[in-house]
This record gives sequence, structure tokens and C-alpha cells, in this order.
Amino acid sequence: MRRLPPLNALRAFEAAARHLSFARAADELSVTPGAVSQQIKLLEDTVGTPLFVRDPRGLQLTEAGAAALPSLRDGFDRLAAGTRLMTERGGPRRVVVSAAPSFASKWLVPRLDGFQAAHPDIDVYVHADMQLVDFASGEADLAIRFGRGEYEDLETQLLMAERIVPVCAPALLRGDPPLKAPSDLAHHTLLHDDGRTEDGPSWAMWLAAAGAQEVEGTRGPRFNQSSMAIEAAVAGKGVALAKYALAEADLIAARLVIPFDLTTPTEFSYWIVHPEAKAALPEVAAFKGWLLSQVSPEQGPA
Amino acid sequence: MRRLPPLNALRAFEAAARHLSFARAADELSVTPGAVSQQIKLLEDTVGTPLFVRDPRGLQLTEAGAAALPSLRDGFDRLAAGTRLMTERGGPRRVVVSAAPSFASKWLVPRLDGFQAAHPDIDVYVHADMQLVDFASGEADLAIRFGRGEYEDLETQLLMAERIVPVCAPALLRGDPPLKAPSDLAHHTLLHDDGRTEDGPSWAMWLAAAGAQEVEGTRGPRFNQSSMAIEAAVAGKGVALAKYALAEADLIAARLVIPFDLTTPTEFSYWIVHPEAKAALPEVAAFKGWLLSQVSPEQGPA
DNA sequence: CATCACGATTAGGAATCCTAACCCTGTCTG
DNA sequence: CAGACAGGGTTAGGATTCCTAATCGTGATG
Repeated sequence: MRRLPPLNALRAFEAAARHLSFARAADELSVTPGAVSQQIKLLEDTVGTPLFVRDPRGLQLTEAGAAALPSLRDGFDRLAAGTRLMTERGGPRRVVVSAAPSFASKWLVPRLDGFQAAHPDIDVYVHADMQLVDFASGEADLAIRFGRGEYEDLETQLLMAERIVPVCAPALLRGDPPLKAPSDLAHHTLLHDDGRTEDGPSWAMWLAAAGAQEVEGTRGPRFNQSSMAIEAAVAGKGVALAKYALAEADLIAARLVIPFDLTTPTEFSYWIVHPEAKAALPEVAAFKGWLLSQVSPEQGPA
Repeated sequence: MRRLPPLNALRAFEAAARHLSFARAADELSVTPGAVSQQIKLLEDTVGTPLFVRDPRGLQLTEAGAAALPSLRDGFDRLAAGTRLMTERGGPRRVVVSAAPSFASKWLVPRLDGFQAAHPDIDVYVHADMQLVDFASGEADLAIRFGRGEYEDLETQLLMAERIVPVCAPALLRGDPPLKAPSDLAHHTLLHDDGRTEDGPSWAMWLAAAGAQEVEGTRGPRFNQSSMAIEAAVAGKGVALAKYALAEADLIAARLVIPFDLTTPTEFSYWIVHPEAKAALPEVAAFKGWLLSQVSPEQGPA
């Protein structure tokens, strides 16, 4: 027989452990910090072990507390998912999708009408943010992230690989001077995506691979979002190094061209990521299936 | 932000849905049925949907309730696992293993000392029972079951395949009459494992495969546990059809021999089965790894 | 050295939860 | 076919749990 300590105490612990703060946990639970303190003491008495080290400057989990946290977080995730399954029968369904801002605007949003057409009963909320912070607080249902696919305690599935291509406005090809060889880049403006460095290779790396070491690879404007570099390229401001997925729509619409067909593969890919518990929600499953169908239209996941 | 209904109400619902009875749920939770009734009404008010159809002769889940139950059960499983992780630090650890009686006595128990040697801090409780009923009530941590590996909502991993062999005491080989060909079985006693039919082929099937149709395959004593048929064979009472895994120890010790080397493969195998939530418990993981190491000594799971 | 941020502690009141007793309905049983 | 029984529903009121508000202690901060 399953034996559980007082559930509210467990929940208070889970929140406090997640925030490493009674005050923030209390805020999340809409109670006072004192209440959290009492609940946690009760839990510690029940299980017979201290769960936090109370430094005067903050909290720290004991080994016992740290060992239990992942299971507890996952457990409450599942209770939340189960509750949603009973609450939202027939009501409006929604998925909250988290993605990097550039990916959201350049890849996801242009395709969303396809999802809406296939699932008119599900509303999609796109949550664009730089890092993957939404799951701990329970805000997002599913995320698309660019990286190595190493996300702890989250279910992960490959969406698609990525490669880096140079792009510019078509007019630049016959500009002054024309863009015929990588060395011609010396007389053009290079547009830099200055996001987090791990996101992809820089102009310097690309130029080296293209054998155009003589071109200075650090000049030119820098943007902290890939989409801005791409939009600058569309506007004819220069040549950008772009992730293919983000430039694809502009390439198909002929607002951009690939001047030199030297693409650099990356070790990073796009991943679909979500807490395991979310898999039980049909709207999340539907969105995931649709995402995968966007990549290989005939076939969803295995 | 994760929004949850009153947790005690959720737990009451989960128990009532599992038992399809307020009274049994109340018993499990050590409260009165009235309390359960109130909690469930509270939950139904909170989520705005009825969860049970109250027939005068019992309960039935509504669609909403049925949809939510698996997530909730799994959620509470995980909370229980997390609680154990904090409770049993340093204390005595234990695994409760459920297995069929014959498998437990003939295969599992003879090897257990190896596990005890490798993990002296973990106590193993062997729970022998005919069906797989222990998980719902939370009694067992892990089970070994013989079948097709189709266990809903449970994590499943193949332990080993199985095949059926005839076995008898060595003395019978030179008995009167001697056992030289399958047709000689006509003058010997056949020992029948009369357990659930899906467990394996009968003597009739084996004799047909051996080309010994003239032997009457229904005579002889019947046992409702495989181990009893094997023990009867060891005692020289006749020839039994045995699962190889169960006879192995007696074969190695030369208390049994295989008179005819015609083994019948089965479509059933042994599976390691447990609720997903149990994977978080180190003692369960240790036992599972040890089980797999018993099958292929050099290599544990993938 | 005053202030702030963080947690611990306590008393008392608010909210929740449970029991006990009773009702209703269909089924089983002699 | 009547009575017992088993299942669930309902209610009042008391037991328990939980939370707030106020106060204290401690180290970091400016």
C-alpha cells in the first residue's frame, strides 16, 4: 500500500526546493512564508530527515531532499496533467509552445495556420524566449530548442538538423562589385548574428572553410537575434550567415538567395522537448505530431 | 504556473477510481466513505465536470474521469517514490518482487544469495502470486511475469525467452521399459502442468510434434503449479513437460535429464515489469540490473 | 551601524476535513 | 415478497489542519 506524507507538505517542499526559497515558494502557493516553513518542518518530522540546510543567506537541499525532488516534481506535473484532462473536456484546448524568438517568428509562426486548420479546436500560444525556463514554472507545455538534445528530465525528440548558409538579397549578386566568389565578400558588408556563441559558426570560421582568409571577418553590424540579421539581409544591407531553417521562407520567396553554395553543417539540431508528464495531454501530442509532419510530411514519429 | 485542485480530493478520486468503490477507497485511505464522497464532490465542483456515474449498484467512470486516471495514478506513484527516496536514506532498503510461485521457487530464490552478496544493504521480499495484482495497491516494486510483454501503463523489459522441454529422473532412462524414443512414453506416466493454458504447450501438442501420435497424451496426474510437476519428475514419478528456466537447476544438478532433445519454443517470455515511477528508486534499479546480469553475465541493460 | 533579506517561531483564528447518523435504491435470500 | 444487505448521498457539528500576523535572530549590504 502506497503511503504518502501530508500532500500539502509535499507540495510546499517541491515548490521551495525548486525555488530554493521559502519566500518565493510561498508566493507561488499564495501563502505566507511562515506557512511554507511550517509545512516543511512537518514534512521533515514525518520522514525523519532534514530536507534543507538553512544557511542564514539562503537554502540548500540536503542529499535526501535533492534525491527526492525530481520524482516529486514529475509527480506533481502528472497530477497537473491529469487535472487538465478532466477540466478541459470540451472546453477550449490550448498548447503553450516555447521557442527561441527567431525560430518562432521565422519558422514556427509562418506554419501555424496549417496547425490551426488541422486542429481548429486547439489554440496555440507561442512563447518566445531566449532560454528554456518555462517548464519549471509550468508555463509551457512544449518547447522547440536548438542544441545537442541534452535536456535533463525532459522527453526529447529530434525535429530536424540544421546547417549554416550565407544569404543576401538577390540584387547583391549583380551589385557593385558583383558577388561571384567568396573573396568578393571583402567589398561587402557582413551581417553578424551575435547570439550565444554555441549557436553556430561565425563568419571567421566560414571564410576559413571557404578559403577566403584574406577577407576580414569581424567587420559589420551585429545583431543579438538571428532574425534581425536575416531581415537586414532581405533589406539589402549585406550578407548574413543564417540558419537554413530561418532563412528558408525568404529563400523560397526569392527575397534572399544563397550566393555561394558552401553550407556548414552544425553539431546542433532542433529538438522537441517537454516534461514527460505532458505527453498525456492530447493537444500536446497533436502539436508534436504536427511539428514532425512539417519535417517529413508523409510520416509522423516512429 | 501549475494549478492544482485540492490534493486530498485528487487522492480520494484516484483511490475511488482505482477501486470503483467509495467504500474500498475509504478503507484504503483510512477514512469513512462519507469523507470520500465529500472529497469527490469537491473535486467535481472544482473541475466542473462529473467524474463518476453513480449507478445504484456501483460506480462507473465518466469519460473525463477515465481520461485523467492514468496520469493521476502515475503522479501519486511518483510522489510515493520521491517520498521513499527521502525517507529511507541510510535506513534499511528493500525491494518487493512479485513473481509466479514456480518461477520464484525454482529460478529466483536459488539465485537470490547472489543479489544479497552484491547488495548487502538491500533486503528482497519475494511475493509469489498467480496474477499481477500488486501494482495497483502499491505493494510490489517490481514483477517478473511470463507472457507477451503487453502490460499497460507499466515499464517492460525482456528478461529472457523460454522453451519447453521434457524432463524426467535419470533412472527412468534405463527404466522398464527404457526411454529411448518418444513412442516409449506410452508406457510411462506423463506429468501435466495444468496451470493457465496460455502458459505453454501441452503433452498433446508435444507428442504431435514428436511424431508419437499413438501415445495417449491426457493420462497422468495434473498439477496446478509447474514446480510441483517438476518435483514429481525429480522424484521419479514420471515425465514432465517443463519450462527450461524452472528445470535448469535440477538439470544442472543431474536430478533431471532431458530424455529427448525436442524442445518446443514458446511465444511467451519472461519480462521485468514495474510502474515507471519505480525506476527512480535505486534499490529497484539495482535489482533490475542484477536480474539482467543473471541472464547475460557480462552485460546489463542497454 | 542601520537596513534589508531571509528564515524560525508562536498564538489564535480560518478553513478544511472527517465522523456519525440517517436516507435512498437496487439486489440478494429465505 | 419481506427483510437484510450493500452501495452511495447528505448533513451537522466537532476535530484537525492550515494559515496569518506579529516578533525574533542572523548575516549581508551600503
